[in-house]
Amino acid sequence: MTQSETPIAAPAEQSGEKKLSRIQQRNRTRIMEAALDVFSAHGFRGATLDQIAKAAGLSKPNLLYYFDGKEAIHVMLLNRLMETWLNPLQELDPNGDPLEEVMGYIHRKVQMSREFPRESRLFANEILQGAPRMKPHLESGLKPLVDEKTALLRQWMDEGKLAAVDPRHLLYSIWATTQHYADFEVQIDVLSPSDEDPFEGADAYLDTLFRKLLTP
Amino acid sequence: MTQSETPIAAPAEQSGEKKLSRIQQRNRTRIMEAALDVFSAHGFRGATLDQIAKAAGLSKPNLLYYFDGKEAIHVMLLNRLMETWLNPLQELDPNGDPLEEVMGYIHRKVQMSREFPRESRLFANEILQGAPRMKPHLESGLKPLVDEKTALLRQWMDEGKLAAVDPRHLLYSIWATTQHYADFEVQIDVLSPSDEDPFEGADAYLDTLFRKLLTP
DNA sequence: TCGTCAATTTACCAAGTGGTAAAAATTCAG
DNA sequence: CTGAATTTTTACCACTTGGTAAATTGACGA
Repeated sequence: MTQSETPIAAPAEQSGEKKLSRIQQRNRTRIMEAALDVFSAHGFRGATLDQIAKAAGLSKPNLLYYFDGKEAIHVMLLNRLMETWLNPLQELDPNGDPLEEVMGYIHRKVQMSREFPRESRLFANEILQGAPRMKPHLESGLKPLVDEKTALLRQWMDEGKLAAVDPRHLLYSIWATTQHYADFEVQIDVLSPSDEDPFEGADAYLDTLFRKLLTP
Repeated sequence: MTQSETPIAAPAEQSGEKKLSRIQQRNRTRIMEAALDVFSAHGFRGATLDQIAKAAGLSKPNLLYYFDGKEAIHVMLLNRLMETWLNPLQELDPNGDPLEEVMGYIHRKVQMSREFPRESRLFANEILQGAPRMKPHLESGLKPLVDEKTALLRQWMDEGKLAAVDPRHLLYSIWATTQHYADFEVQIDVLSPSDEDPFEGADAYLDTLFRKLLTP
């Protein structure tokens, strides 16, 4: 039986998910890990199945036994990423203290850049090259959430709880400044004094920056 | 005579530069234009010589008559980019009004994102993927300039002309926020209301953001 | 107008790449 | 222990891609 005929194909987030054997679970995880490494470092076209297979400790045909192809691996990574990525924004609580909610969001984003730089770069690579495989996701996943949260921000501003600025550009600047530390890490490392952790400084600096902006 | 033996190879920025024939001038320019298009959209490995040749209106062998190879074209683009890119920061004038100098720098950067999005993305692609062909340039070109300008910023802060913040992170946040509009253009376009120009809003928003931060 | 050098085309490769078929090895329920 | 199903390997292949050799055409000054 060839893999193009097996019904195993569709994995995670399906209804039946527990059906994966121990060995399948292990190898799929390994592959996703390896693929994240390679894709985030070289982009989609820059990455090769051989690199991914090697990093996962499998042969290329074996790798293709688990996934339907290069594209399928990439798409699955992006799907998984989307959730992780939207999470911090979703947690913006309408009932919390406005300023502290936004500041909390910022700190969470800094932390994500520090803990998941590969994910950040995977995302950046995809967007930078026109989001050929992610545009639909942006429309259906990100857009509604951003619309919802910008409305919330605008409300807070109308109530005088936050200084009035364009909420969309506020979000853009939060994303830009926080993700910059992961996406442009090489540059940061060249420019930053080697005796200090850029993320420490980033957290403090961004706190000042956005607090000054948003304090009514 | 094959092109691997012709002495024509080494182009621009050499001592003898006027020696290029009209036809050479024209084709080299076309190639650089085409290469900028393709490299900025797909990254180094994602770009193909065929794409570049087609975009330049030349055959692939003909293209390789003008440049020594894919890498050579990319390197030349990066070299040319470096100057353009450092320019705005260099113009930060020690004798000008501190706050207005920094704000001017920010506006120049926004304008560059708007006018040269391809250059911004070319740079972002290179850095994102570990700057394999640009690390030396960062060390030798960007680093000294940044050291010089951060010293200037620190001096202004010590004199009470600017609010005291970490000057390095200040630069990072300026780069991040301004280049974001070019590098993440696809995302911005998905999220922004179609009836307004993101760059207009960006310019106004970033003015507020950094003015609030830096006003003593 | 002719000869020479510059520019371009045609016809190729060798290596790398995504992917497949089928045999071999391994796992595991009964 | 055994046979069926799963997993892995071996041996490929078609296509793309960066690059080259050599012949052909075009430009242009003497």
